Amino acid sequence: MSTPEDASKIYRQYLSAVMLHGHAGAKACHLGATDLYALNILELSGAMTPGELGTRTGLTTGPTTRLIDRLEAAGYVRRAPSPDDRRKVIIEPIDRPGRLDEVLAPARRAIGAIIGDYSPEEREVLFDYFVRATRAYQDSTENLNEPP
Amino acid sequence: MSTPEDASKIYRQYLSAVMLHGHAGAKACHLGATDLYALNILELSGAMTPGELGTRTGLTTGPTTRLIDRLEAAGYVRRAPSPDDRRKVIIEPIDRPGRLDEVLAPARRAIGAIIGDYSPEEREVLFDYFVRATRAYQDSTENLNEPP
DNA sequence: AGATTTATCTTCCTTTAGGAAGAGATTAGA
DNA sequence: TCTAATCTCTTCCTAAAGGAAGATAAATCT
Repeated sequence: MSTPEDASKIYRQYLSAVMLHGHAGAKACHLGATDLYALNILELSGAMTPGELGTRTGLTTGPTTRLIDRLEAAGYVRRAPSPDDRRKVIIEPIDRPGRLDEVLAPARRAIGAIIGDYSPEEREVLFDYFVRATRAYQDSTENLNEPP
Repeated sequence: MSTPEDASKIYRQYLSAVMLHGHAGAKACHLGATDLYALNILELSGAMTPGELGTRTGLTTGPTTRLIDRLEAAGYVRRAPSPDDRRKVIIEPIDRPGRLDEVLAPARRAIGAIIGDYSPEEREVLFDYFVRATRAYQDSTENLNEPP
């Protein structure tokens, strides 16, 4: 990992591995692509209304309702009434969604072990990177979603 | 990032941000979920036959052929004849697929800038992690795909 | 209060992706 | 050599997801 091309390749393969694992996990739970997408949005941004979720996923209202139906039936989210506006509904992700959590657990354990191998100072570096990369990816994603 | 729960949450959000960005990029290129999945497989494992790609994606032969048709039409892969077996075809990813690369470029630049901010020693830690995490995710993905 | 806007949901229709079965070509094996 | 197995592709059918339009209920504004 000396030349920039090596670094780029390593990073691209790392991203591919992350994506493939996510897809494989979703498939193992019989979750469609959009369902996984929505769950990631909820993981990242917390509870929100169907309207907002529809906007973020790029779906119209009809499919959004059924997306939420699927997630609710599978036990990943819950519909709660909004306290301040009775037209609204709040989609709350459920803390530890059994099936998906179970499927992703082995990878989490493996990554936990890897991270645990580093010194506290090195872990600081890693988590600093995680936080900053999260923001960078969020910003880039917003820019991708705006244009259309 | 002091308690383990914080660390776990940071990491989960990081993963979600990565996944969301991948999905958004694919959507911006009008790529379906399976298409993105297949491209990630090719990125990670290099050229392979339709049969192997079908196995890896979990598709039967019919849909696999059309998956490759879509990717080829969009300019992401190329069909090459196999030199040793004339029944076989080799699906080669195209080095720099224009559209997708262009869409992902802003994020790559942002991440490159973040990584460039660290000291060489810190970068060593990051890339060591990337390499090890890649293997861990690959292994976990294989285990997820085997059972069924 | 009445009209307008907002938010979710329902229904119907279209599109697309995936499975099943089989054809054509090539290789491997008896 | 002739049969069986392998690999890709084609065709037809089914199923699932998304768009469009409208219904219902509640909030907002005059």
